[in-house]
Amino acid sequence: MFLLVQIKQNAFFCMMNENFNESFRKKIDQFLPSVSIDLVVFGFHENQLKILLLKNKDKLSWGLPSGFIFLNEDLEDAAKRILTEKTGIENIFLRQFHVFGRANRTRENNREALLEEQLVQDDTADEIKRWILSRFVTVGYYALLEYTEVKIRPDIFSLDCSWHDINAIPPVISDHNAIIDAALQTLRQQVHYEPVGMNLLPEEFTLPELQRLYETILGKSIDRRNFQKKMLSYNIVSRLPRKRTGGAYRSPYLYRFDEEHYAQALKSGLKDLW
Amino acid sequence: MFLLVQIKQNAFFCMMNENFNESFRKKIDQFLPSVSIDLVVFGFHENQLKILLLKNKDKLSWGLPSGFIFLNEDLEDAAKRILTEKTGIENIFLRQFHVFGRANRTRENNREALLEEQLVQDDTADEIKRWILSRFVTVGYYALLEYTEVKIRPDIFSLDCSWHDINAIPPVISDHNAIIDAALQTLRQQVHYEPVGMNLLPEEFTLPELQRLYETILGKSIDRRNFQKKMLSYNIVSRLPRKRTGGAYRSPYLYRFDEEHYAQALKSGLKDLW
DNA sequence: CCAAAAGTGTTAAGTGTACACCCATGC
DNA sequence: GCATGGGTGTACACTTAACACTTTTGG
Repeated sequence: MFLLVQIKQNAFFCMMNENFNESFRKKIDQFLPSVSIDLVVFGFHENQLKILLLKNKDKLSWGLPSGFIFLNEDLEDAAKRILTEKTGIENIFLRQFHVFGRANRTRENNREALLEEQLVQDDTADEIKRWILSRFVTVGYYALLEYTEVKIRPDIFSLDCSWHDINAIPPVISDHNAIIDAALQTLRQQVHYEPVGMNLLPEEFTLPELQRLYETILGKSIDRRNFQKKMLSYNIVSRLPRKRTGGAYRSPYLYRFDEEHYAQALKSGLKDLW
Repeated sequence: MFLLVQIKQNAFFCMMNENFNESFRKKIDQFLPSVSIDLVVFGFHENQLKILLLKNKDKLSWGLPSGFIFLNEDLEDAAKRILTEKTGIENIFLRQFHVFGRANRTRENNREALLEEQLVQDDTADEIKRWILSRFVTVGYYALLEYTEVKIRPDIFSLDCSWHDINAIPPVISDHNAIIDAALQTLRQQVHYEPVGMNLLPEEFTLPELQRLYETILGKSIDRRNFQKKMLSYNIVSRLPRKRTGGAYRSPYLYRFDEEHYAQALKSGLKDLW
């Protein structure tokens, strides 16, 4: 029911091959202790809002893409790096939305997966064990990206990576459900203040497509005529010479965002837009 | 020009007395590494929005109240504890608003003050030096509290603690200016969704007072008649039998918030209220 | 009794909302 | 040619925004 996409692996999951101990121990010293990053990556496809989840092929639970911060790396740069490693996309729209800092997050996050994988065995160095089992505060970032831009990568480490409809999230590890919920709530609140449309839709799109994006995010239906009237009144989209052809029925006009006007309008918010 | 209030010291500033090394070394092991908390404490007094700042009496730069997280302590609990330690107030309204994670925050935050204080000298244990000079990601919380409820405490460690008008913030250390700005911006955005009025005003207040609070936070003036009409239409305040007496001129009616209706109304937002 | 702030109601302009018809396209 | 979705305009209701006079109070 959901599309499977194999993508490039990141540093974290590189730990899953043989020279795990050595390569990871080297990394530990370069990572900022106690802090991790979790990413909620939104995409829009076939009128559905989706998020990216990862899991090992032989496991049941999925998890959010996540990773650690290098000692000399800005938090936001780390989030960007992790996302680029996983999706191959550069210049991603990213926003920090919350820090999850419950004291008993220890053992409850991605590291759980590692333990299940028996990657932390008796012969694992104490230093690594301590790292993996220590408490982590995780910073949640959400990302918006064009569904079609995700590059398909070879499946190096038997890792599944796939899009999941936000209305059909499978079982996920740890507190990732809460993180996903918080990201969604934030997205709903910020939809009038952030360039959501521009980042989730391809460069050229139709007004019905844009309307469905809003309807999906806000979870309500909008009158077609009123949507167009209001959206056009903001002067943030410009109609292109011609239409989207190929579909059935009457062909809709194509539009693209006028980045300057869009940015300007977002400053004061499009809040009267439902 | 601003009111000086001496308040209780917290764990962090306890480091400033003689047995600094011993007591602090003990604490280091109980703290979560790499993570700190900074608090932007808002109060409202004499029609001015103010924030709490601390500084040593013989220093020039002020700083936000801040502290660390115990290993077994939830992030939010730590923020509450730190604030209670500093103001003596319990049950404080607190909201996380942003994480500041630039890589070169090292040496740029409160620890700067310690260095200036020559508290980290050559004879200071390496362990402590490393801790103090290491990189910290700081989680920003803002708090709303009734100006009059801040208890005045004895000045144990020669520390100034005072309210500052947000339009006249003195020089502050490190990136605290950016943190204050971000808090203000967040407050402005959330004023329609959080019980700002109830937490910044005393239990009983007048509509002109409430209006001035909104005007101050939003930075714009509002028509008196329209404000009252709209505010009353929400049914979130109820008029008390009588008026605020003692001031000059006509006495305004007193009101108090109807907590139930207030909470209900905030869920959907008071966004039509300017 | 005067100055300053507080209380109140009405109206015009603008905006949201509801709604119906025609057009284009593929089958 | 027909079913389906896309494009457009208008009327009504409601909300916002502008505005002036009277009342209260302390000095």
